[in-house]
Amino acid sequence: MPVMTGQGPLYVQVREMVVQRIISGAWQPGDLLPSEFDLAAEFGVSQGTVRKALDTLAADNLIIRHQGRGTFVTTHTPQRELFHFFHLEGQKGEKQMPATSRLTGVTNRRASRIETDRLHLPANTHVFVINRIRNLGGRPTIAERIILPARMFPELGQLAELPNELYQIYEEFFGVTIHRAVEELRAVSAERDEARALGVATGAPLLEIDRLAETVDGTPVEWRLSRCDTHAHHYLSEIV
Amino acid sequence: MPVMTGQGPLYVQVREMVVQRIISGAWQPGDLLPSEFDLAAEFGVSQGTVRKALDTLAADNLIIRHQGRGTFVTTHTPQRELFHFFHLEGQKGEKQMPATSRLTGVTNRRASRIETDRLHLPANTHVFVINRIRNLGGRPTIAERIILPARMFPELGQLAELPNELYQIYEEFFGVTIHRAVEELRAVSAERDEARALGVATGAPLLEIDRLAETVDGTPVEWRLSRCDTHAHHYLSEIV
DNA sequence: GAGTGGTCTAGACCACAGA
DNA sequence: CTGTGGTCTAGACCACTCT
Repeated sequence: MPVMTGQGPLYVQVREMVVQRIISGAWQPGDLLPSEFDLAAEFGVSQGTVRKALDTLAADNLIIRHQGRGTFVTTHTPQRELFHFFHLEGQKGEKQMPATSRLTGVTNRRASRIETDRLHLPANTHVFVINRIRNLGGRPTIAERIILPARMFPELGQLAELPNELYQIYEEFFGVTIHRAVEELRAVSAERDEARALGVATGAPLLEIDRLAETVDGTPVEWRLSRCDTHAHHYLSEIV
Repeated sequence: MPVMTGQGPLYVQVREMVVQRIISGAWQPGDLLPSEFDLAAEFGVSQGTVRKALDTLAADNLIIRHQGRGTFVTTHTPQRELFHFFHLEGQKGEKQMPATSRLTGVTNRRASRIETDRLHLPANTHVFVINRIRNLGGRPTIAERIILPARMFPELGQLAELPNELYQIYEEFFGVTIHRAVEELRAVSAERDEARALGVATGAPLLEIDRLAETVDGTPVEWRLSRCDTHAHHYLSEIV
């Protein structure tokens, strides 16, 4: 008698069981999963079926497999965030490290209408607002505003320091794992304040990146608006 | 005695045999491949090994599989080009069809230094230059310049009409199949001519998309510079 | 050496398309 | 009905990691 009783292919059902355990936190980022053989026994399917399920999860960056070591839930590292989630690079394709950032303010206030819309929050919710200037290649290049639901990031304001790459912080301190993001790009004119901060003329063209990032279960958790000086950098998009 | 004598996993060797046949033109876009069983017999491997090879090719959009019908070499359709290679969309995520374009010039001239660099051409090669204005939602939105090596596109100038989506033309008339592309995005200021053509003020911010497109074997064949009015549209980038 | 994922095989049955 | 790709199984061996 099979353990899986759902609909559709077995490997999809296995995949969804694994996803549920990751979402629920039973298996947390960095955790070692049971071996294919053990999972097969637990789910009552063959090892090949478990393998196919895990292969699709690895393709979606939910897990990472190491021959001889095992299968692990993906964790956010600064490297992964830089290479996977950060698409600005220099003219020769180099990603400058270390990039620094200057915090210009972290506030906790009532969310605006557009913020509750974008983050699917009820009205009158509170949000954290992070404003910062990010440096690339030693020069201020990105003026960034980040909106986070206060409920999901308790005591964010009490963190002493915020690194350039935030997703590891979300994961480690708040148990929020960013899984995917959608970015909308536009060309805009620099406002006076951001122009001054970036060292360009007011009205100069900036690349605006409007990013909405969500967790594995599809909940939007971060709205990030970045305005970038693209004189010495560009946004890279590979179409394969 | 195995037929495959190369290095590495068998399924990778099978994959590369198939890729070679597609590059060589032995299997052309739209062609039906032999069945998994036939390929397995020909290569002297099991059907499962062929399947794994074909699965990776399908993941890379080189082939497309239809249960009950067979496996086909991918072809360019306007739909595929629109959804896979064209990332501009309206504010609510809609891709307006039909989009039209107004040709402002097709010329054949000696390539500039930067053009030979980008397209890996020898000095003093000739290129076709296509200039056009593309309309989205009824308004001129993109000023585009396309550079093509004249040698690979003989008699391009004698085509009566050019559609909005060009990659099907490249494939059908010139046997050139675009497989992947790299886009670099920047914010720039509109020059006087393009500003007039797009109906914006000179100096208005435009999104510049610098695309280099290549064939399956990695040869760059098209350099495309698009400058887009992003008042009513944005470039969509999904990070998964 | 023990345990892991990676490859490969052979065979079974299912779902779908088309003659 | 035949042939195709899609799923699933059971078992073998290889490559790698760690103890």
